[in-house]
Amino acid sequence: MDKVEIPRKAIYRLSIYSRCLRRLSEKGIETVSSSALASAAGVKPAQLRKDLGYFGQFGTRGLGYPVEVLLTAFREVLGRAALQPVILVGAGNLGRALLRYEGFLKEGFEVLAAFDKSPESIDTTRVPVPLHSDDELANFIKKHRVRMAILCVPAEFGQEVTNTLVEAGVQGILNFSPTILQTPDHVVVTRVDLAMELENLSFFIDQ
Amino acid sequence: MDKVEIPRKAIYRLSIYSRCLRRLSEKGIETVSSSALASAAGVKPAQLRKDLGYFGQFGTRGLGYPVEVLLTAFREVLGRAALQPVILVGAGNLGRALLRYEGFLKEGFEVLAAFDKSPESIDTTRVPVPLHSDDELANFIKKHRVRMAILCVPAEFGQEVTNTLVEAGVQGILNFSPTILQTPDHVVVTRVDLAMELENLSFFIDQ
DNA sequence: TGGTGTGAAGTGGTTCACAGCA
DNA sequence: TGCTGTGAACCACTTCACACCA
Repeated sequence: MDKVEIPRKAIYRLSIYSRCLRRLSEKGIETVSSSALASAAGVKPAQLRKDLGYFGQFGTRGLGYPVEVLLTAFREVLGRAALQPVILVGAGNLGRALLRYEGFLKEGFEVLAAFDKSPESIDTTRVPVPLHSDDELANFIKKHRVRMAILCVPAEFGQEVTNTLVEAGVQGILNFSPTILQTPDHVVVTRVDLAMELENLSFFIDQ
Repeated sequence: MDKVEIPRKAIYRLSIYSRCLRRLSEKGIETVSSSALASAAGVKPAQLRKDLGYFGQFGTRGLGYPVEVLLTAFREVLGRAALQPVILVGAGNLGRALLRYEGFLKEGFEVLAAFDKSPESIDTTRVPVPLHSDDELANFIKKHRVRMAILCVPAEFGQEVTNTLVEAGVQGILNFSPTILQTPDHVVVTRVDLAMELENLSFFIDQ
C-alpha cells in the first residue's frame, strides 16, 4: 500500500519543518496550520501538506496540526540521526572549524573522532575530539561501526579517502572537498562546495 | 531569439564544469568529449550538452570541446564572481573558520571584512581580514558597494541582520545560520545548514 | 566514424482546486 | 466555516534519439 516512493526533497524538508516545530514548541504553541508552518519553513502550504501526507495523517480539518505530535512523528523518521556515530576526515582549517562548531552537537550529533594525514602537525587547541592518523581510518570505522563521515580533505585526496571510507563500511558522506566523488549506488554523498555557492550567487547579482 | 530562460540548476552546474575544466587544463588536455567531462562532473552526457547549449555552440562534431574555449566562455558567464566584494557577518567558530578557509581565495574571492556583535571579545589570530562591529555594517556596505554577504550569526539574529544587509544593498546571501530568511524577491539566498545535511544523510543509512 | 546539437518524450516534483471532515 | 488530504493539472528539468557535420 505504502509503496509511493517518497521524494528526496520531501525528506530533506522534513528537517526544516522539524526545526521550525521545535521553535514553536519552545514558545508553547500547541497547534499550527499548514500555512503558518509552511511560511516559517519557506514553502507553499500545499507543499507542506503533501510532504506530511507521505508519512501519515496528522492534522485535524479546520484546526491544523498538533505541534508535539508532528515532532514525535518526525523524530521517528529522522530519529536515527542522533544515534549515528560520525567521523571527520581532514583536519585542516575547515575540518577543525567543523569540529569546534557547536551546531552539530546542538542537533544531537556527536563526532567520535577526527583523522588526518599528519595528525602530529596539527593545532588541536579547542578541538574536542581525538585526532588520529589516516592509517587507523579503516580499523576505526569497522570497530565502531561508523556509517557516516564528514570529508574535508583537499580535492586531490578526496577520491582516495572516499574509497577507504566506502571500503570500510561508510554509507553516507558529507563532502566538503571541492571534487566530485565516485561511489557505489548504496553510498549517499551530499556535496557542500562553499566557493561554488558563492560563485553561483554572484551570477544573480545585478550590474 | 535568446529568450529561452536558463534553468538555475544549469547555471549551478556551470561552476562544476568550470572546476573540472580547470583541472583538465592543468593537465595540458586540450579537447574533451561531452561524455568525459560529464562523467568528471557527475552528470549524464546529454545533460552537459544541453547545459552548454544554453550558452552557445562550443563543440566540434566528432571531436569534442576545446577546453580553453569552454573555460573562457564560462569565465564570461560566471566571471563577475571574482570581482564581487564579499563580507562576512558573525565571527563565531564557523565564521572565523570560513575567514581562514583558503578555498574562497583559491577560487578568486576576497572577503573584505568581517563583522560581529562584539568584535572586541573575539580571538582574531590567523583571521586575515579586519573585524568590525555590527554597527558599522550598513555604512560599510554602502561605502564599498558590497552586494554579497556570508551570514554566520546565531539563528535568532539571522533575520534581524538580514534586514540590515538587504536595506543597505546586499543582493546575495550565503546563509549558514540555521534559519529561514524572509527577503524581497530581488535578493537571492542560498542556505547551507550543516546539521541538517547530516540529519538528512542519516535517513539514507541502512539499519 | 564519432561526437555534437536539439526537438520530442519522459520524469519527478510542485501547485491547484476541491471534496471531506471537525 | 476553516483547514486538511489528495487526485489531477501543471511545470521544470532530464533523458532520449537521431539528424547533422568535421
